[in-house]
Amino acid sequence: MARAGLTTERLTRAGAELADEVGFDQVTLSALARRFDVTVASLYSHLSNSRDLRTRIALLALDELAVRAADALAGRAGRDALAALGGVYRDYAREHPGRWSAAQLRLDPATAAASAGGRHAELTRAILRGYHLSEPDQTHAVRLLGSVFHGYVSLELGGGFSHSAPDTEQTWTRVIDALDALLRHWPAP
Amino acid sequence: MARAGLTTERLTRAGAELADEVGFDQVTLSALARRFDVTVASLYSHLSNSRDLRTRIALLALDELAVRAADALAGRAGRDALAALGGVYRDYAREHPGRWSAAQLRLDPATAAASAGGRHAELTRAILRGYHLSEPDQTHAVRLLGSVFHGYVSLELGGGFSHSAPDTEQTWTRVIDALDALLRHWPAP
DNA sequence: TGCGTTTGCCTAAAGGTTTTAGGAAACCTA
DNA sequence: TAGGTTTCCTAAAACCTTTAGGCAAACGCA
Repeated sequence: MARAGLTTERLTRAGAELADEVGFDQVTLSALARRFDVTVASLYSHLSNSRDLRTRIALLALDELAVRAADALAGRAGRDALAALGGVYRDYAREHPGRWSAAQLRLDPATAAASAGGRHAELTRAILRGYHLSEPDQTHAVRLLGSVFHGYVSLELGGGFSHSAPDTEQTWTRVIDALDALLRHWPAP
Repeated sequence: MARAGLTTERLTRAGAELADEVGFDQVTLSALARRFDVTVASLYSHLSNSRDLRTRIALLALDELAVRAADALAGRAGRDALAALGGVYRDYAREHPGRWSAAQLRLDPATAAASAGGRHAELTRAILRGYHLSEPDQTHAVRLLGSVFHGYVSLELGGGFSHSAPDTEQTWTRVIDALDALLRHWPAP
């Protein structure tokens, strides 16, 4: 019987596609096996279990996001950089809703430490250099920006903003304006 | 055989407790049946399926949150109200992580419209009356606050802020300060 | 209080997902 | 090309979901 050419890599990528198509929590080893026309047991040579698959998809998503973010931030600063970074998250979530969900997966500390999560914080910190905040305010601001981007994208994608004017596009630019203003006039304790 | 006294209500509440104990995505009809010492099939007299259970837990959580929020906001305004509302989300998520996850469940539009979601937006809007924002800025601000609270709580709960000083308690008060300052000096377009 | 009806919970069964164990064919390397 | 390793398979057990059909307890009404 001919080999299917399975690989942890290929399985992870296919899992990510599957997530975007049917939703991250519908990603199943069975569905993945079907996609490769292979029995489920065969997957266990490349993945230790179904949690392993989900973790790998999450790490893939975090990495893709970090790459896009680094790309988008090149040569930008200030409000421009803010809009670029937020736009990366927003666009990615719309293009790849399943991967976006995957990126929210709770990782155990060791895995999280090895993930691209730190790069995200670093990129955010890079933006803040343009706003001349010193520690610990810079860390506070990193966390605030992370919260806003994460929260906004999740709520928008989940339909939390629908059914009401004005449209989210306007809100988005105004939110960026507001963050820019806030960082330029960061309040003293 | 004696009846177990099952009710959609009781099952939903038990499901919520289960979610807090083992995680929302580990909530299963089997586990619920076990908890009541009843066969799984018996649950189908009170719940149409497992998705139904999850939806009900989500609605319960949204409602509990809205009740707590309304309570906390009574008699407060400005920064005080901001801190109170955010605190409600934060405390709820820590006390009831499973319910908090449930509250993030994507609801179909009809269910979402009948949920307590609208009350949350209304409560946020009430806070903003103290900041004298006019439409459409008020809506933008409602969405921003929703994003920050949702994002902050999710990231903090997911460990996104751990492994780094300063502690999240400090960041939290500085984030509230920042939001207060931002709303008092909301930038013109 | 007795009787019919409704309801609550049951057994049974089918179908899907996860995981492990063990075997055979394909691939690589010396 | 012989040996060892890797890849994929069959088989089987365990668990979750859902539907169908049945019996007895609880309810409602005369």
